Amino acid sequence: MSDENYEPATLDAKWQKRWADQKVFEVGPEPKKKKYYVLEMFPYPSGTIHMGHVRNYSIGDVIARYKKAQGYDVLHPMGWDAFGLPAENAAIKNKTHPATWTYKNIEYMRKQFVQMGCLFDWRRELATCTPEYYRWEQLFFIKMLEKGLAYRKLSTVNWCESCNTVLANEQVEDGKCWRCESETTTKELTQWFFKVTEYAEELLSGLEDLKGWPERVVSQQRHWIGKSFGAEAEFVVAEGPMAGTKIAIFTTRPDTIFGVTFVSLAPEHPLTLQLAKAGGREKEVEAFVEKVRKIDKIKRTDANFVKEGVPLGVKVKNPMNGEEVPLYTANFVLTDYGTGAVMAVPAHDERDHAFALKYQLPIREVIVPKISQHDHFAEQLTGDVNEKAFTELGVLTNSDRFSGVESEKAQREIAAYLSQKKLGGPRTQYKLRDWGVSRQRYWGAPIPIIHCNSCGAVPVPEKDLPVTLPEDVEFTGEGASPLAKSAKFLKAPCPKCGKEGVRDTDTMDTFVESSWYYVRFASLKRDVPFDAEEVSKWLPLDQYIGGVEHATMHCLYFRFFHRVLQDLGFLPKSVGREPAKNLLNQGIVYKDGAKMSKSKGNVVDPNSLIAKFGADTTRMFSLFAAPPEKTLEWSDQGVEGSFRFLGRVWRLIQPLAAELKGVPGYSGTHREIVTPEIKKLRAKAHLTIKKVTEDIDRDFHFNAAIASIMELVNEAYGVPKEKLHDVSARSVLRETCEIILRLLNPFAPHTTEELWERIGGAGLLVDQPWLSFDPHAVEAETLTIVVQVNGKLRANLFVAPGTDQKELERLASSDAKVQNFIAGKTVVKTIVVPGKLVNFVVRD
RNA sequence: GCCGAUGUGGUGAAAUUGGCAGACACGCUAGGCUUAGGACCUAGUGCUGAAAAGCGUGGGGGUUCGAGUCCCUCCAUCGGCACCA
Repeated sequence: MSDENYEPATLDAKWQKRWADQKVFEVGPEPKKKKYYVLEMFPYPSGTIHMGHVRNYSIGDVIARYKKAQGYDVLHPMGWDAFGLPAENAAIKNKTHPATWTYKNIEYMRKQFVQMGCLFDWRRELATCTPEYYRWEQLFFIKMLEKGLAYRKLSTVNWCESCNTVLANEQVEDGKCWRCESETTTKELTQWFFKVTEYAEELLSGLEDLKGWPERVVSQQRHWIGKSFGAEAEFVVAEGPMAGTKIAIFTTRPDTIFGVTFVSLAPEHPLTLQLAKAGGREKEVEAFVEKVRKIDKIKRTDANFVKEGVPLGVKVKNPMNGEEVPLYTANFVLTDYGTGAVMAVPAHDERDHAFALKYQLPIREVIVPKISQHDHFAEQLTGDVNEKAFTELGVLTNSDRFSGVESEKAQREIAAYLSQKKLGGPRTQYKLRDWGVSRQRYWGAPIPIIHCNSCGAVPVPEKDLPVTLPEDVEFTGEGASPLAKSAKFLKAPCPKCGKEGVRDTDTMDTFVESSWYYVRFASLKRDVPFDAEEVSKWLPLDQYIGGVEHATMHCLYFRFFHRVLQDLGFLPKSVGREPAKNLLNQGIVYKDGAKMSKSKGNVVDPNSLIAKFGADTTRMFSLFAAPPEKTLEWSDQGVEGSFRFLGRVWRLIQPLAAELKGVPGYSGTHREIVTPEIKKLRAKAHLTIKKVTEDIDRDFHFNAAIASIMELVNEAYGVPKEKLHDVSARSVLRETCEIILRLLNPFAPHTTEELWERIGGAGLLVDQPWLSFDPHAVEAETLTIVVQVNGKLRANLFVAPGTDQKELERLASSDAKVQNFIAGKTVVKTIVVPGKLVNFVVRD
């Protein structure tokens, strides 16, 4: 009879339908009980789900089901990060519209998530590519503009001359265009930026509160923000037509300022060309700047990039000693960091050292190692700065009245001096840069701006939102953004003066959409960005789950956006400054020692797994093979193992189902059970409740939790059939089966629902509360005491709980095995850990 | 180079606070059941050793009655960032 066999395919369909019909995971606008908001980072609708998705959403679904059982109102929504480059590439390739491709993928992937048994509140589903979503983003943009949090400036992009188009970093392969394979170059464009730097300090200090975030993510963000202390100093042009021009430099080592032998400007620095003209070196410098510009961004930031530069023919004055040093432009100086100009101290900086050697510039030692009197290796510490830069802190020398002062002190004093002389002063510097959000693409949220010849960049009025994407567009991959080719889209009257203007043809970075979707999910009202009441009930996220690759970019941007939304008044203050209390970064899925990826050809298709083994096996394997945060090594045999286990559960409970149907769970006291095997089974069952609950509560150690359920199942298999005849034995068996099913349900929901129904369980198992354990059942009747001699295990004692120390010592020392090791020796010390261990320390 | 993480059987991994290392599973071995089985059930399985016993958590050192766990040091692997002045 097929009804008796374990057939996952039929079960999957049956229960998925029941859950959907009963709207198991729909929660109202307000939680009635304590709330729990769990969210997996929403997927990009790339076509089909992969094993990384399976892992990510299995983890989330288990947490959602577990917390629901624990009595929370659980918000567990799902949506689609639907804008992005792949859709546009697919459109170019297949001559279709990105929307067609995207919506088709969403349809398919939604079905796949359902087939995995993942439960979401589908009423809250959203796709970021719909106007009803991105209209609010356009509103945020306008408000940010008003607050000065969005602004325009020149920025460099990758450019393909032959396609006449902008390229994303990922469209540049080895310095060549992905489509036509011609060499790429760079181009300066005016682009929109979000002022993340305004929040640098807060984003940094906020990290302190993220106790529930992995340490490595916190540390990566700290480095990304990159706060450093130093000084700004003004070097003034000494002579020529531009004499008196101030050049501000930033340095983290003001203590080395007396060692400056030249100053370098970034090639893109606004003064570079002007000063070169003044110095009569226009031609050389122009050629150099042009050369640097030709090299694409990726290559230029390569570590092995050769350090080069040219003199501008101008001298600048050191603010500390008035010394005149030559001014250079150098390719390793970055325009985006600090002031775009650096003072060069070859003796104490490796890059400057290399540069000085190449162009035969002087090297002047101004820092010597701090030598303590007891340091016999002092001579070895003092290297020759002509050979190698000495980059550590030390004591100043050749530094006028600062000679002999220690570096740290000198840094403060020199900065203070600069500040007093109004030639600079102490500065705090961040590596964090403002977020460039303009993308020269079609498939994104249009930037709601109209450019007018007389009024400039004018925001689209709120009542005219959304600015929707035009449909009459062809996708060729060449030329300007498709938005610029749509006449209907492009032309619009200026909202200020009414004259004909031109719309901004850029769209926003897709990271903008993913910076606020978690807020949108929390609001069922859709005619406002979000309903303050609803949102304040659900936020912040109790648990956020996603790949570690988002540790900096996404996880920083959404922390930024959360604050911005609050400061713009869209989000109530009551939800707190941080969007997510806890973050879980799940590990990558590996196969054959490499990350699963299409290009490596080592992918496993979840579809075929679900078809062959069912959703539960697929979920179980991805949760059992490794703890969530670790790399998951794929193993076909491991999948078989999970399937075998579920079959074992089936074969344990299914044959008993009819018999157990009318039987109540055990209700007597634990002590009353007379059959030792049955007593042991019940003890194990309750111990398992304890263990599984603790394992899940402790960083979601699902693998350990599943292992203990396996132990319980093994224990149940071991009970001899003939012991099950009396009434209380059957009640314990019933109770045990219920425990197995309830504990296993979050991991293998379909199989357990079916068995629950078959043993006559009431309602849906997913709606049943989590179990608490009977403390009497968990209490051990005999304790195992470890007996050690000199820390080595020699015997086990089995004693009643509460046996006193003296008695333990007596029993332990009289044990025959222990006697072998202590007889004829002196017991120096005896350590007794009550309930655990006795250790004899002996000497010959 | 910097930052972070991880090193435990043939394999994936367990081990809340320092207290029986290797739970659970895969694989392997043997047996049972079976016409057959890559199904299922049972038992065994860290290494050396006939045994007694000894050795075992990347290497070395330390603290401790006792260390996978704490401290120092070195090595390896992985991930992220990388001309940041």
